[in-house]
Amino acid sequence: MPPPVDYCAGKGNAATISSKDVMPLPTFDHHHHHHHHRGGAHERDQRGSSPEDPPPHHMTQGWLPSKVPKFLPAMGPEPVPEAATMRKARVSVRARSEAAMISDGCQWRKYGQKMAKGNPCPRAYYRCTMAAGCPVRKQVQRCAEDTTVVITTYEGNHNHPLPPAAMPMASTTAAAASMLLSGSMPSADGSLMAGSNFLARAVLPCSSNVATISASAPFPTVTLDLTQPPPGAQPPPQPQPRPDPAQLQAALADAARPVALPQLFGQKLYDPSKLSAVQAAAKAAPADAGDTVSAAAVIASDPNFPAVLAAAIKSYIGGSSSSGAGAGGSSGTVPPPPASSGGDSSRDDKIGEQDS
DNA sequence: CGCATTTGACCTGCGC
DNA sequence: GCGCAGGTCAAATGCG
Repeated sequence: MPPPVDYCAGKGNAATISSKDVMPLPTFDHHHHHHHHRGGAHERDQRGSSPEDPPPHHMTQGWLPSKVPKFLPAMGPEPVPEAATMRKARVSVRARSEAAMISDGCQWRKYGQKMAKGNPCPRAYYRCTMAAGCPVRKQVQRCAEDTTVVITTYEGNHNHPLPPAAMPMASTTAAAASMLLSGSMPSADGSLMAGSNFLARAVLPCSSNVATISASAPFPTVTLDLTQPPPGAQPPPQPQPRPDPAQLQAALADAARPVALPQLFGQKLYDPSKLSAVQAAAKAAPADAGDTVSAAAVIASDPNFPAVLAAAIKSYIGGSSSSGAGAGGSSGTVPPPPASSGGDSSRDDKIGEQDS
């Protein structure tokens, strides 16, 4: 039983959060309040029949904001914004590792485990414990076919400073997620492989890894495949094992370089108008075209995109080996203060958000 | 003694 | 309307 304060969100804050202040997430935050958080909490005491002694505030622990299921009417003075759509961006990283969990420099606490339907391997749920209230969560699961592959899915952005060791992963995921969010809901056309690749390269320009964006569901997901860099070859189901943590770290570090991207994306790369169009299109087309659709497609639809992106890539590839990271770093994980300039700050999320 | 993990129960959303 | 699958909580247990 972790201290109640564990999750800053608890108590008083909850209110704040629900309102929409959420936390000072720098880049893209997943403001989407968790859609369904449990109801178990309050229910729980009931279930437990308060054998012990139900604390006065039954939802103290709720690091989650109010458990408002987004459908519930009323409740807050503030109706759920944007239809509370869960624009959760997820970034999953596939990597070979013998370890149960790849080390990304962060501290995690396991809070649950479940068996997935078609996978003999259980899926574990972790929450970042480096800071109270950090909204970041991750799921770790081994690939059903190749158990040497660990699939780690990150969700959310850290709201606290990260140790250098954690930067690569954090930056990468933040960048990828940011990109996704900026792109807004992907439409369903699979013909954008080209665009997809483009995007992939954007994320991991230095490695031949593959980044796929899938829209199979409520939340868009970017998948970074770091299993191995086989140039121009589909990774066979049983490639050679590569139990090299260092390798992974290196790959991540590499991938992290593009931290500058998110910022670029965050800018007004896309006009709202354009975005609407895209969304409309997306709506028109049922997303059943497969789940590997890509936001890239959407993004690519903007004539300016290629140019901008290309420039960005060049820019950081060219001159950002390390120092660049610092600057970029801010984009991702660091909780930049108030950022006065924030004005525009903009939250890229805002862009994606507008719905109608 | 305190903390992290384990494990079973329950909730929510979605599909049939 | 019912059932399924995914996700989260929280009490209990084990370990350092």
